[in-house]
Amino acid sequence: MKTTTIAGLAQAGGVGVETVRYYQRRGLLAQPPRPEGGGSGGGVRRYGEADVRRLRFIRAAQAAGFTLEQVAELLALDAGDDHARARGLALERIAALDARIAELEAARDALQRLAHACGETTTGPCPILSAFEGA
Amino acid sequence: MKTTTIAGLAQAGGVGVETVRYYQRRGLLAQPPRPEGGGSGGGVRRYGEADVRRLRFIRAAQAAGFTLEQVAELLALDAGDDHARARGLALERIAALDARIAELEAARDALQRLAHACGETTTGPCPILSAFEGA
DNA sequence: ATGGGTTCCGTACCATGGTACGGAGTCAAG
DNA sequence: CTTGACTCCGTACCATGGTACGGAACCCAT
Repeated sequence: MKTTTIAGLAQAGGVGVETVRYYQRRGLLAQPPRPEGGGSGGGVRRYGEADVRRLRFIRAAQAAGFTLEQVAELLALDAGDDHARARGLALERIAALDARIAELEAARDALQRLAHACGETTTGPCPILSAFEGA
Repeated sequence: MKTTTIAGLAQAGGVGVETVRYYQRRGLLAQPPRPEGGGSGGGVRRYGEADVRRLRFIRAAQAAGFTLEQVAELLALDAGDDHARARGLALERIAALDARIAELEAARDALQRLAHACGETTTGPCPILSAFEGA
């Protein structure tokens, strides 16, 4: 079982070390125990595959528009078996996602019109403001 | 020419009064002059159709993912005639939008899988974490 | 002309999601 | 066995996009 230090974990998750530490503070990632060294302080924490998967999940869920607080709930749910709650959160987010996707597509179209109008009319100002009329 | 006060403008734009004032501070919306009353202070500022259109544009551009700083640039561009710059910003944003839309659609599919899995397996925990595998 | 709801304005505060700093401890290589 | 990179930890700071507060001035209706 290959383990890494915090830098390896961060890299595997595509985030910075400080971000990993931030997630730990938020309770999204666990802090593995520091190996007992007997002396003052203790050793360096090590992370495994499970931590990497969890970190990647956090990023994916975030990309799906969940806040970190919601991600925390999802992770808690993953350990339990409250299917109804999990399903509810998922369906809720799907609806929000569908709305957001539609919004972004409308914006995309408006921008396409703007880019087109800019290319056509070579004199005077582009009516940028009007590109979003009715959007 | 019907004009309104700040509350009417805010309502027309679907935002709060404080938000309008915030946009003014950011330079996105102009502050019409206060009518000279001769006394100390002056009267109440009035807003017209143009202000409403501008405010709506700000919201639309924001929905398209532009930051307020970028919105400010767009508005400045609208007054000038730097078509290349305007077109550039639009195309840039379209690309970002396309990427984001794809991302949201992937997330949507992952959530759909999650919701489905939760509905099927009635015993034990849902593998929420795995719903985003490979996403 | 007086009261209640707005407006005006500066300034302060908030949530979210990080990012930076600094000193002490630890670890691996030379 | 020292040197340099990395870790640990608390605490402070940052950007974005607002939201709230509070006193003075203002406007409209009664």
